[in-house]
Amino acid sequence: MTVTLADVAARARVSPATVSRVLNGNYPVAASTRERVLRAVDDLDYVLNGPASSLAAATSDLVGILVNDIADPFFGIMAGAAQTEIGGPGDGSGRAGGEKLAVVCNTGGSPERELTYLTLLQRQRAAAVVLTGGAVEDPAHQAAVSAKLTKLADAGTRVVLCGRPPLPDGEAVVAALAFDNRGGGRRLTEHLLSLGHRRIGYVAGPLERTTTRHRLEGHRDALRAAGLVGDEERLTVHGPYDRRSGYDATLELLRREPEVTAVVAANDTVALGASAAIRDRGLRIPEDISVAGFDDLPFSVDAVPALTTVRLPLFEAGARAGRLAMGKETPPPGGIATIAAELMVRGSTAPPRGQ
Amino acid sequence: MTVTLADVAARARVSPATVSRVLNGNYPVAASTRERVLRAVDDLDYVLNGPASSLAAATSDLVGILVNDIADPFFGIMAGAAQTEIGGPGDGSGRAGGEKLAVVCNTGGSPERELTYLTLLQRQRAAAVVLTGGAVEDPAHQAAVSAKLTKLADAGTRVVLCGRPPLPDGEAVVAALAFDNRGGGRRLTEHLLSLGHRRIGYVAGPLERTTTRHRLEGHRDALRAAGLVGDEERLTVHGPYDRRSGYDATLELLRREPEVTAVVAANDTVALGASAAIRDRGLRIPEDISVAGFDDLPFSVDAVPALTTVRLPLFEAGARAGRLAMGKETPPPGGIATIAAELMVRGSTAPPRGQ
DNA sequence: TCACCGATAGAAAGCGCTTGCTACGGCTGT
DNA sequence: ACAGCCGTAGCAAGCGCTTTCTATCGGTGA
Repeated sequence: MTVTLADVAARARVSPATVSRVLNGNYPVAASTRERVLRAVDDLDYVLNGPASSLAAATSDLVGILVNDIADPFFGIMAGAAQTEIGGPGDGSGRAGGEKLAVVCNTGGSPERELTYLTLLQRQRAAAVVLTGGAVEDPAHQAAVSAKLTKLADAGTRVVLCGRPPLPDGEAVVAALAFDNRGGGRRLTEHLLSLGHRRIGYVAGPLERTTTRHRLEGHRDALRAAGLVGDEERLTVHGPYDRRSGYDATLELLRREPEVTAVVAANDTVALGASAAIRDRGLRIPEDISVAGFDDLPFSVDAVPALTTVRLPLFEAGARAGRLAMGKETPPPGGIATIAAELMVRGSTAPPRGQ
Repeated sequence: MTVTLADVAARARVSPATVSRVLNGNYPVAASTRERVLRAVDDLDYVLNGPASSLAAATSDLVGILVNDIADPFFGIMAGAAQTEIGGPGDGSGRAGGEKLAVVCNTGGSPERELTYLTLLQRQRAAAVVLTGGAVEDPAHQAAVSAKLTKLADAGTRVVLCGRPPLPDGEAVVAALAFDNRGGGRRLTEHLLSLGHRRIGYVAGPLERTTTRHRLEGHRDALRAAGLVGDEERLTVHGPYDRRSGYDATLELLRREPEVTAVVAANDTVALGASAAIRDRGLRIPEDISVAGFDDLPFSVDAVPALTTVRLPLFEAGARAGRLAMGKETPPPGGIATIAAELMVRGSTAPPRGQ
């Protein structure tokens, strides 16, 4: 039915071994022979059998990119950038060589799915795995992931973390690119404080996520440095990283403390929901309440007023992770790099009323 | 080094065949034997060799989802929904059975990459392939894709189109779910016409894309029905589906025709850019110029003013495509279903000045 | 002129798993 | 009590490719 290597060999009047070598280009083959083989491949419309090839060679060209939420541009941008570097199809490399199949796997933020995907990729003997975004902080799960990654690494899979903190024992991992969520969070709140805000609400991400915790810690570091302590818990509401959650949490925040003059959101999407809630309550941004986000997604600059936020170089980080996964770039010293977060001050933040 | 089936068999004191059957659950095995095998699997931390399994069984559990732009929520939402249905990890099905590895492949809108991904998936003997979003209209490329899909289908891969028009000869495909872009585009422009707009600019998507063409055709159908002809070309600017393009194109539009009273954008992201351009020119939305988008992405309702747009049930469509790909749902009659687009009238459109 | 060498090509042994077929008991039915 | 079955388990033949080792052949240097 399907065309096999042997068929091509027969048509080109060479041995299967020779066809394999032409296709892989890792062994000298006379130009004339090569040409004959290539023509046979074309004539027969031959497509390599991936599983057979992977089995025999004990390697595969699969590269997995794990994301928490594929519908969120935060991950889409990183994954897209990584995929570009990994090349996959169309990297101009022609038929031979480093043609990897970069695929993104959506865990939906679920630890079990993350683990299952890792197992599946392990089954496939993936060439590399890139884990993006914050990790769940449950110790059992972290241990399970670490163990899995170690096994993957032992089997020759290159593991890269992007936008995720390094593993406790970073041995298994080629490199970890961590965003400076804490520093970004701190600078954002410092900005608000410097404008004169004292009652700042915080719409945080889900509990038990490193990203959530780090951003929140930065925020509280700034508060503490300004001598504002005691109210943090009351002025913090947790929820998922989505618009709806931002809306609801902000309403809750305004109920708890109507005198709030600024709302910091876990990310830009949440900030959008927060803004909507504020407006629905008949308040103006930034005159009545300032709003700030995190990530600087593409739509944030188009919000009205434009959203003050913390820019994360998602594309650059994703691209770098992709290169690292391909071994095209040397890992940072110690395998760990912290990626700076830049405060973007825009129209959604201003001094509080009466300042 | 790595643990193989034979190792497990030895430890459980059975034959490799029995282990395989326990793992696949497709052959009667005595309960006591099964248990012994399962324990051995656990003890040894055995992970199936995917390539070997795929080779022997001549099938694989890979399901590919092709998207044009993974950073665009339009695709992210569909892909996420499809992935959920395909189950992949964590569908609660336990270890055995229909555990598929759903992966999304980012073509970046490039025909070559699309083809290469298809080939790669063919190599891997993918169980199913879902193509999302508009197709490139180049005849040569369409023929190539058709041929490829036919070959995939012949090899037993289930092919599903989601948000993409059916193939000329739909035989190769399990099902095609097409959005009613034309109808949506028409209704959107009819809405604007009914408000009294007569000079309507159109920021279209890239040329040679089915989505672009269908939406534009709907728009022009409405204009024609209203007797407005002759100015379409001048009032249409093409560009990619991104914010930047919307911004630039709108500036160009305002240059060509300062008297424009409404701008229809190719999609919501473009509409955001268009809005920014309009505001930067010192004009108000919707008082001076109405703006409308397409897709109803999550952020559109939070735009200020909220964006009038055409809602596409992206999640539902993606989920259905996923089910179709898994054979969990019977295809629509003829394998073709048109998915309705619903006009969402919001604050960004209003009667033109002086009406 | 002859042993030797470099450049190519082929033979064949797997890679780890699936599965058709066979083998073996203990039961059932008559 | 014996043929025939059902329920299980094992044997062994591949699946299609890669790769090591071997064979061949036309030069080359002494």
